[in-house]
Amino acid sequence: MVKKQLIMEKASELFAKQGFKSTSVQQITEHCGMSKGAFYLSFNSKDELILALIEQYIRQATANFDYIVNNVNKERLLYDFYQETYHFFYKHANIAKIIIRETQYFSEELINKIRYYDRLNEKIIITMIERLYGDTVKDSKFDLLYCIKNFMTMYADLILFDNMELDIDILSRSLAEKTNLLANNITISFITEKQFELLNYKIDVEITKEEVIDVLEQSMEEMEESIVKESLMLLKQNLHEDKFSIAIVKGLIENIRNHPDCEWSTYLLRMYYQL
Amino acid sequence: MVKKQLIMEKASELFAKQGFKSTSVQQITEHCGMSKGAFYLSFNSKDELILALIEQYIRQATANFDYIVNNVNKERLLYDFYQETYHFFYKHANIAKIIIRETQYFSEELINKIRYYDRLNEKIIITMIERLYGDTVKDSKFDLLYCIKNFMTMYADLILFDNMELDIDILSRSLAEKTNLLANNITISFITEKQFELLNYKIDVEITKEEVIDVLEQSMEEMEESIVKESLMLLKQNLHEDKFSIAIVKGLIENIRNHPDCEWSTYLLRMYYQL
DNA sequence: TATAATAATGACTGATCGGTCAATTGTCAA
DNA sequence: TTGACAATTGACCGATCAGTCATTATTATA
Repeated sequence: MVKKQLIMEKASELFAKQGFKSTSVQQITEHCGMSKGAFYLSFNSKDELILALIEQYIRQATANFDYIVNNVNKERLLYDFYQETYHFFYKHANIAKIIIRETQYFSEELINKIRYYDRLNEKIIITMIERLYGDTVKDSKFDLLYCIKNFMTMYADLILFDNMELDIDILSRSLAEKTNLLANNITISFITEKQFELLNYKIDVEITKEEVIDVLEQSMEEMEESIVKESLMLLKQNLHEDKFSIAIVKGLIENIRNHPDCEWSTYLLRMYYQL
Repeated sequence: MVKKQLIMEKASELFAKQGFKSTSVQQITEHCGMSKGAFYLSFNSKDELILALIEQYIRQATANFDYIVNNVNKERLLYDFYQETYHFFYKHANIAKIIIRETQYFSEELINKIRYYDRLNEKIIITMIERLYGDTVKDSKFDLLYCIKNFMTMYADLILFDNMELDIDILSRSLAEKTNLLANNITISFITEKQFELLNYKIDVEITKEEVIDVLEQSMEEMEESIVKESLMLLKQNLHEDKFSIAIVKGLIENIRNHPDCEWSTYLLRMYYQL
């Protein structure tokens, strides 16, 4: 629905400027040129709107990072990873601002969602670390995870709140160098695996069949008939019946991979089938 | 005034738990066991309260860091610096939470105040970097600054929002190692001095005589007669007339240095007289 | 004890908010 | 052109909030 997208765009602008709590539904609808009532035809509440905004953002980021970590060759990997990070900040500055500064006012449900996605992201970063450095970072793996997560947000303030134009090429190269320096030389580890897993921080996230089916159905909604839609339907069918070979499944996933509404479906399917 | 401190304490608890916007003045006064009207005898508005809370926090942090950077020997410096950082988080977790997550809802005035203090802090960190590494980090100085600032908040979430008990000794040692590693090996610098100063980020902060006098007067308020109070009065007098030698001034500053209400005065005086 | 001065109270105001719903407008098939 | 249906509106509701101020309680003073 176009209406929904319009609201999400205008709302993210206002939220970023004034904060979630300080932006009224009235204001949002005024900026959209519609009445207040119309808002509640697209969303059941203000909370549902912020949830949709944030979920869209995090899902896309996660899917992008996962693709890079699993497909870019080792020499370019760190560079591409940081480049994607900061490009994403520029592209989605408004929503990034909200997530960074407003978690206080989110519902319990939304906070748990964010936590869930954060763990998926940590899993992806750990995969990257293992691909790049293997066993040599066995002890410092989780220290590195925290460093990388911090490098990712290190200059975010400059982009988001100072509107600085950063040279993302040099930035990515310098962060890649820093990461390599630390990975190859750390001797004192702070976060051990035990500690990491101990405190509710388990990195293993189960992806259930029902969850995947749910997201596939969401992707199919409002999509015109096409190869992509048919692939989605077949993939959904296979989750129910499991009749296709893994090669067919993989091919079907390739079909949907580049469709803008299928990023999250692609990611979940790849996780589910462990491709 | 005791009342004011009580309000600040209870309010910081509630703000940290529910957020600034979601905590009503009514709630605060209920937690203090007083009426709503009584609140407005201590503060003119809710904004004045948050300003007082944050200013107290940042001033104390800045004064502490400044002392460490200028007085601890080079071998222990980084370790002590990070230790102080994380001890401070534990001690003032409530206010730290507010500052990290709520800047959206602060007034323009308060945001500018925070920016001002942030620059003082950057100045202190740069001083530390120069003391530790001298000319060898000429080009990467500002990159290091950002790294250190990030190391300082790297594990803050674990303390503030996950209530984890961290081993600050190992933590400080591991962060000191990381800092040294980067300082001694960085070849690609991202933030140049030019760039740093270009964008309204001038690190030089003027401290005016009037500002110092103001803060001295604040420190004197509600202080019983004592050597400390007399020293404060003499220091204030000297700012007006400038009749004491620098040795006397330094001695007077030593007198007030350890009084809990004089941390900020001490810092400003030391900056003003360049001691 | 009487009186003045000060401290503390909480009902009240006006404004804003998220969300609802009866009324209005727009659409389109017959 | 009509009438049935769907989309859209905005006045309205109950709730909450920051801040005020006439009133009351407490303390100091004479």
